[in-house]
Amino acid sequence: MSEETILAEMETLFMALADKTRLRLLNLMREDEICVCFFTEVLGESQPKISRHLAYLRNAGLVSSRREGKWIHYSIEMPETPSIARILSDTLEALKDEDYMQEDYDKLINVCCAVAPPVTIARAPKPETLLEANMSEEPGELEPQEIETFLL
Amino acid sequence: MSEETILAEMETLFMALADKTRLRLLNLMREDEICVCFFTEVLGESQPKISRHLAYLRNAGLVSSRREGKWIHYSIEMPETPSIARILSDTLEALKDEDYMQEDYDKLINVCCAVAPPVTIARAPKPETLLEANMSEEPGELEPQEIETFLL
DNA sequence: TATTCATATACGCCTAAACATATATGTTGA
DNA sequence: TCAACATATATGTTTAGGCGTATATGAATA
Repeated sequence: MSEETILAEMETLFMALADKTRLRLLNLMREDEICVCFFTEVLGESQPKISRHLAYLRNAGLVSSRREGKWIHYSIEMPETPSIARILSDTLEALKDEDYMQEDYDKLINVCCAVAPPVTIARAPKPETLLEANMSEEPGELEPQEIETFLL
Repeated sequence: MSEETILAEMETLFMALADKTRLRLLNLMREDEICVCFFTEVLGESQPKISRHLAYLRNAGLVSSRREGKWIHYSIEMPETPSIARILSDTLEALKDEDYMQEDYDKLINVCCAVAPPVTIARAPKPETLLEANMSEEPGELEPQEIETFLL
């Protein structure tokens, strides 16, 4: 696994980080594992696109996935090499400080904790840390077409 | 200049870092500005290849160049955005700790401070900090065909 | 001014990877 | 067992970017 040189490891890391969509995905995973359906909902991108980028991150060893019934959760896998891990941590920190990334994260919280979430994620397993931290937040907007979803 | 979002800035940074040759170039520049001919000599890569990668780094805003007669020096340009600068600094630190990168750097010192340097860099302006720090090092090997060069 | 030297750029080729669209896989529930 | 659902993968197209080779540029020197 760690048979490769740090140079090659860094190249792999940076290739994985060199894409806006993947940076946004990592930003959403920064605190907890996240179910795929949340990614598509929050980023507003097509499901295959999200899935491909997640596969890329997995191949690069930056995330791992866990199946839970129909759903698959992705979470960040910290590199074992300390200097590499440091770069990734700093990257996540940098993302955290960016407005645009905070918007994504807020949307995740909103969608996740909404009383009447969008159909796509109505029954999806929600990230625990987010729920615990944001139970008191104002609920997501309750659109008419979502009510029937809510009733299920 | 800084009109772009940090997300775009990070993507640019990571694309620039996602190449072994460019990482090696940055590693050589970590302490001081370096003349192009040293890069080709130390890395053992073709001149156009080195030049193209340096141009890539320049376009990405990671390095700047300074002309001195026939020679052109490149040096690292630290990003103004602190979080981005941090990532770059950590990357340079990580490279510093890697054996393979130290070999490169040692070769730079050797070539730079050799009594009879290779023809290609015989009259090239040398990085001052390296000279000052390594004047007492053992000189580079003195190959027969290099002697005439030395005499010029 | 012509030549040499250091460096940059142009060109053609090839591969990685991005995208949208379509389809396959694996799980659940009827 | 079949349908619906969540996710992954295949396919075809397009583009960025890597490489080697050839050539252009710009400064120094003869």
